[in-house]
Amino acid sequence: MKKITIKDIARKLDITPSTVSRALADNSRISPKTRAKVMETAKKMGYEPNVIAASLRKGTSDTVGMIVPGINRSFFSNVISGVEEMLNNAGFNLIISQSNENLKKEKLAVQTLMQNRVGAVIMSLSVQSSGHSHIKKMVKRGIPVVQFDRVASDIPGPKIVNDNFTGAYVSVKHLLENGFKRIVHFSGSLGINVYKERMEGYKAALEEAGMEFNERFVFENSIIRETGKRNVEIALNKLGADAVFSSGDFSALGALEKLKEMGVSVPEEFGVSGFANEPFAELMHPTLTSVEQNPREMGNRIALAIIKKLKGDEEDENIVIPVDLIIRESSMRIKS
Amino acid sequence: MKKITIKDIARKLDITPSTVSRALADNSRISPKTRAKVMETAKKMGYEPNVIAASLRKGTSDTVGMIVPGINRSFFSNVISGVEEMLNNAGFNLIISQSNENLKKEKLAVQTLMQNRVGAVIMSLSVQSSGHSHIKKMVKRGIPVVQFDRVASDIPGPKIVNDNFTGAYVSVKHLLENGFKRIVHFSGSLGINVYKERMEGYKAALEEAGMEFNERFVFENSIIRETGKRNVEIALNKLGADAVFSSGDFSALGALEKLKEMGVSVPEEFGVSGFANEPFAELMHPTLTSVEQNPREMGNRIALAIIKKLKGDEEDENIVIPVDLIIRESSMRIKS
DNA sequence: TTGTATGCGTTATCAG
DNA sequence: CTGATAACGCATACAA
Repeated sequence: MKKITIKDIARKLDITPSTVSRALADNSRISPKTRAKVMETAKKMGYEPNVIAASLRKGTSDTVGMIVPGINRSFFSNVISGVEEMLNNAGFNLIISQSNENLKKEKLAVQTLMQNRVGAVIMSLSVQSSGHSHIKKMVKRGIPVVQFDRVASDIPGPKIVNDNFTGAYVSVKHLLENGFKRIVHFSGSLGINVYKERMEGYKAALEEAGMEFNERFVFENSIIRETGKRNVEIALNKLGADAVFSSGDFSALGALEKLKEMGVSVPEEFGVSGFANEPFAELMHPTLTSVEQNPREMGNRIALAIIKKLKGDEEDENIVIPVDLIIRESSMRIKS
Repeated sequence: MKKITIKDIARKLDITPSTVSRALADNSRISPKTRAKVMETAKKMGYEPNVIAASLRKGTSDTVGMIVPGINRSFFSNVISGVEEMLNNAGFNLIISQSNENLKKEKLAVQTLMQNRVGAVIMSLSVQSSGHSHIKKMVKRGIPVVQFDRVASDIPGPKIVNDNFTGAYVSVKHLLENGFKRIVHFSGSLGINVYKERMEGYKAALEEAGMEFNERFVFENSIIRETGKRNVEIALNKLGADAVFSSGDFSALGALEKLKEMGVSVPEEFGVSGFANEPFAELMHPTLTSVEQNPREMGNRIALAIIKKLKGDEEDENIVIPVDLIIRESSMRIKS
């Protein structure tokens, strides 16, 4: 089972490899007749292009690399599916890497992708990501870099993000409307755009309602289950809080668990609202109010942006994907 | 920012590219002195190997491809993490593709990986997978193929699977011990090894208890949420069942939801047990008994098998990863 | 519209 | 131990 190359099919047709190459590439000026002939015998002989050789020659490829913090989060795995769907249809391939929120692994992933001459890179920054010199390196090499969700403004290129501000604003407003008055906020690192924006949405909703914004009510780096547990207790006992708007579902989950353990009833005595609409949000007891980020749509838009870039478009799109507040039991005191 | 190559470093050291290549490759007979010198200036000049060129020359690469049905399932995403962890440490890269349980996409993924000259492939078959000619093609090309979870015995190569039989057997035995007497089984396609084995475990546990195995109690192709809902109602109303052992957590979830809707109390009136130990299993109400497949360990073992193969080992390992029954509320009538 | 020649960066073979 | 040379398969600048 020998691999057959353009040479083989050239020999068979008694033409040169260049002609075959051009016929296969379609775009060049080539007589329709020979093109047809080439196509036909290529198929007949079972020709499969050697993309490696093409990459070496062209210095780039039709493969797109994607780096995400972790594929085990519903948001990211759905974004990936959205990207893949669109990219495959357009004839590009996708290869996926995880950074595990770790700068070292992120750098390694970048290096690997560059070494494999991907045509473009899609990425969402890891928590630890800083400096971004490894990413700027790609940009300098001329590799289109499309950022999504967690983005850095000092890196050029298209950016696709959620409307985090509004998601937070609407969430907090909803809590206020349900009579919660002392709402704390569980945030991620405020150095990251998404958490900063959600914090600002939180702040805006409070101020609009004539309530003062208290820095002590913001728990930074509190987006995992454990911190949710720990901090909801502090919020309740030390700050007299009666609700939490969390920037992530996992810390909201932790909060719910701790509250149950403490015998505090939700939503009667304490309101909880999360972000990301993880699958478990609707399965818990009580069910968890959360913000749906429409990751699949985001994935599609990312893919479109990448494709435009790969086609040489200079413009850098900045796309904002709307979010939807999904109201469930954990925050709903007023039945409508 | 020009890419520097082995030629550049050869020129600088006034030696030939071949020597540089050998020094970098380490293994050949080369004087320690020149090796050290090459290594040093390579680092100093910021040399990064062009793996594409190497792949073209060698016809293979240090990149491993992995095809899974879907990354949004806890089991698969954890297996991936386990593989990645080990593979990265050994200096290999991993690229991931999803088949979405679709034969066409599976074939496309195989083609893409072959075109990209991956050194080896890890895969778990999609539900639709049949014939396997696309996979055998890889084997014929000399690409090591390691299968896991859903495997086909007609494809040679190492196979890493769970002890599905025991997982099922222990689950059903546990249900019996808790006084459930009419246990139905939600299965996937019985053409797939994992579901077949689990069915046999179910059967064995029943027979051991002196109960007859009834084919009507097995619901094939019932592993998604919707079928779980539909079939639990049938099981209850038409078959007088009092428990279900499901081959997947999603149909167990559907069953729990439907039972709640119908006002049937779990586990008092009906027992439910799942498979895979999805994250939501411990979050539901009642919490769901399930089988932990230890996917991370499985991933590690897969990686080790691949590495052995890549090093030219001829032996085909068949590894069975043990499972653990996680007993939770949905099946526990007898408190211990 | 087609052919000719060259090179992408690396490694393997053969000599020395 | 090191050097020279060729080749992996393809795409393109240039010539015809």
